[in-house]
Amino acid sequence: MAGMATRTTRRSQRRTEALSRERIVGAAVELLDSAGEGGLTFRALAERLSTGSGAIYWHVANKDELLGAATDAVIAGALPAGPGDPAAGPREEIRAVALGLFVAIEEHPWLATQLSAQMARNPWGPVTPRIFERVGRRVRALDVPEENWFTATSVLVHYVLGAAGQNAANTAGARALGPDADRAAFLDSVAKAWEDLDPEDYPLTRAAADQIRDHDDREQFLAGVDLVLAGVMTLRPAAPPS
Amino acid sequence: MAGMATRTTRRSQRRTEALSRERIVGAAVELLDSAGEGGLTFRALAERLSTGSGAIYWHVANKDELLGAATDAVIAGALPAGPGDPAAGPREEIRAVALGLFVAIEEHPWLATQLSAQMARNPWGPVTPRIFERVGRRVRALDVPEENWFTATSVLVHYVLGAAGQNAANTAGARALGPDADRAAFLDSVAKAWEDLDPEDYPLTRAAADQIRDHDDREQFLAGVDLVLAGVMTLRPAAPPS
DNA sequence: ACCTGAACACCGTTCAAGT
DNA sequence: ACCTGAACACCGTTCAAGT
Repeated sequence: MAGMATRTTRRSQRRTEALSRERIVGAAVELLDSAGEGGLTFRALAERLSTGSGAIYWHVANKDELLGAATDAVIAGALPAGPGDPAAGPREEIRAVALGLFVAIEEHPWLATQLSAQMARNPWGPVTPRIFERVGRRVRALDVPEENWFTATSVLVHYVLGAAGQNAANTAGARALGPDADRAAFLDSVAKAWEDLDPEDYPLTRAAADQIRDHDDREQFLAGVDLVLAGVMTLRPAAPPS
Repeated sequence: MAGMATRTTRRSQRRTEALSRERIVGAAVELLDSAGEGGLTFRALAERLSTGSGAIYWHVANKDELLGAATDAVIAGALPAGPGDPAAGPREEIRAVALGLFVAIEEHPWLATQLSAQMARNPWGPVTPRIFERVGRRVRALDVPEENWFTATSVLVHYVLGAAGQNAANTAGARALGPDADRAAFLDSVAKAWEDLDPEDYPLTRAAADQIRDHDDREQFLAGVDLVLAGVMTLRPAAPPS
């Protein structure tokens, strides 16, 4: 019965430290990062916090609320408050915010699903306004007519979340291929599958297979952001000075 | 053995009819439509097909594959093959494809999550090429330089899926508010929550609350598509003739 | 007030056994 | 070849009982 342990993976911060919503959310983020969406379990969480699974319910209503709190905690850290860099123009600021979300999702792949879920079924929660405000303010600075703010911001946010999620999935897919496989190997396997499609039905996808093989992910991502920004600029009332 | 039945809610097509992958996928779609993502269960599916839950595994590897097959079946129906309407220009065709996806997701809200999941973690499956090809071909017809096809198509698809998912979630949210509540009531509750935000931190979100209240969903959606298209047009090599 | 941990009502998946 | 249905190893959530 004597635990022969002292494991190096300290799994209980300190069993005397009181449980709190904050500690629970922190442990949930760690679990999501290390074990993925399927790894977050009340039992695993309780073990990591060296408590009973029922105890968590004293601080958190249910798993949905826990996921929402974890999502908001990470986003709040990734999109800090404040007016950003005043030297950069709004376009550069938008690119920076977009890239910030891209990187956050790369570091926490579970964010992609959760952010979409939060914005979709819980738009009154803290996550949606946080992202909307951050992006929308910069869109306004672009001199877009007021009735177009919402459309422009929606397009930007949906694209950013979708593309960043795609990128994170590519990383995850590469890891799943094997520990030695890298991102290029994964994209290559996708390209091969596309090249095997029926030439009759999928000429364009076959032609695009090559492009997917060697592309820089961030560059591609930012090219998409620039495309949206180019569309946004066409909404401005008058021709801008050069 | 004489069934006294002939139930009006025919829940077993005919118990003598052999099980098949096609029947299973069809029943899965019905279950997803009527009971949502949480309603698709091997036990519920087995009951509906009047068979044992284990039998399903003879035709389908696991739940992921079943969800993928259900998603592909619906998308194949919503985006029929063929070159579309040759009379319309590529911009009109892109709007039509986008609206087709929008409507399909409105009718099958579980599609929003599943499409993103399929494109992200299963890009070699049938769903991704189907959508990509349909949209990409029209983008090419816009005379976009070849190296921009992928970016332009990605932006369009990510926006369409994100916005359509948001729309479907609004419909679902309204239903959840109560059987008598409509979409306007739901959006109003979101707007109210946004108006209660801290004016210091969320000036723009508060200002946008009003816009969310009375907006036509399809019109808003198509405005976003047009914004992306405007951005895509800027990629064309030369100034087009009027 | 906060925590424990057994118990409940579910899951997806497997597999010996049937036909 | 195809189907049955009990069994296994999980889940999220509840709740009497403890401190």
